[in-house]
Amino acid sequence: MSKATAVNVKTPPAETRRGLKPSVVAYKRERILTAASALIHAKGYEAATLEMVANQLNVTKPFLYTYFRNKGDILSAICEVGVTESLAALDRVAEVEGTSVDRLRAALVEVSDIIIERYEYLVVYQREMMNLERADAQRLMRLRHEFDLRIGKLIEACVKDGSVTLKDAPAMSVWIGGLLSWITYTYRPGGRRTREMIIDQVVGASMRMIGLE
Amino acid sequence: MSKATAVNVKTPPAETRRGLKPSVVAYKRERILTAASALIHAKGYEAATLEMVANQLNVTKPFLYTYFRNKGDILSAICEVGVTESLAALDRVAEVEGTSVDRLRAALVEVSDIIIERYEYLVVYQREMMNLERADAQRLMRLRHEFDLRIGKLIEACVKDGSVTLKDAPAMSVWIGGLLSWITYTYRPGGRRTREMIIDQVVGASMRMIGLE
DNA sequence: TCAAAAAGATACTGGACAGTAGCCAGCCTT
DNA sequence: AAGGCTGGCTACTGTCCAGTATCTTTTTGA
Repeated sequence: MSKATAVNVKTPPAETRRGLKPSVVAYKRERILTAASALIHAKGYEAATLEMVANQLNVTKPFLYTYFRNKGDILSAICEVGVTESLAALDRVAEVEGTSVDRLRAALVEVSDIIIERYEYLVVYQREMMNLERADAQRLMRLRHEFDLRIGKLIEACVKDGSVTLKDAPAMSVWIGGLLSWITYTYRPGGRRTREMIIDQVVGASMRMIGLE
Repeated sequence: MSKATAVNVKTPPAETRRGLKPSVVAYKRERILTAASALIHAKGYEAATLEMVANQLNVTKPFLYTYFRNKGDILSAICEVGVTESLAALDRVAEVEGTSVDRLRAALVEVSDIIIERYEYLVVYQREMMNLERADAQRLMRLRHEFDLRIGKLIEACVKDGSVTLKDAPAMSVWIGGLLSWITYTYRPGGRRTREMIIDQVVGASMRMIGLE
């Protein structure tokens, strides 16, 4: 998986006759989000001022306001990244050939990878979601719920074809979500535990939790 | 386990010849912490003002300053509750008769119960720890680390007497910690999932994770 | 019963920060 | 080369809140 330096919240739009403009705007938004999430991750949402974000980018505060409506809008954009990318990964995984267990494992690996890649975004999401406007928060909650449901579906498929016999295994999807979220507490870039170790441990633990392996 | 309405950060000191005073002070501190944690839980640390806390108790802001040095001191006291009580529970569990597996299970049940009981305190701890002074944060981190180590020890005992064969099972203590922390996301007072269901699920999931049951 | 001390309230300060009004520069167009 | 338009900056406002200086009331003890 790529070590992205900028956020691909949306894939850059194809260049139209309008020139580079749309993609330049998208790029600037990405740079702002990257700086903001690093700062919010380090200092917390309230303590991280927009002036600090601006300084880090060598621009000024009003500059930010031309790309985002207000501070909450920036937070909202940051929070969306993780869930959105994870749902996209589940879409990809649905196409994978093999057994239902293969698909479940592939899903866990993919999502773990995204969580580690988008480390700071995910921490901010977990910690600061409550600072969002009600509407944004609810949209995020729905996406999150959708995610749990789809993990549940993958488990159910394993139950249906007899790979998993644990009763009430789909209810474990919530706890798998917990394990996945916990990655942000165990992973430190450049820390003792490497990316591979962590993914191995999470996937292994999840599978055993629902009675596999 | 009792439905405590006030926080027993410390057990009330035995009445000395000094009368009720010391325990009255302790009681006031508890009431402040209860109100503050509820508010911080609902609104977040920065958004929860001391004036709101004071209003909730029908007192004034300077009143709070006679029982705590400053806002950070209140947060620090709140954050300590969960870890401190959990470590105390582990002390109690160490005395339990039975196999090493019995002791591990007892520990998980006890701690889960504390987490549910001290629900709001735990959420605040997880979310707002970063707002603490460096010294307080480090003290908390050490306590937390101590907790992980002691869960690790309990698992190790199960490995030693052959109850657990999973290789590197003690490394799973971190993930068990994750599962326990996740309780705060799955439990809602009066929600669909009851206290008993959640404890069953967490303990079961933890045991399977290290290859038991 | 009364003075001293403890407990708490009123009312203020100082600083920080989100958000905005209005100015300026450089680039594209004709 | 002139004029407008886009993108960005300087400088400001209004609000909010942690923390405190000082005055008032209640309790305590002799």
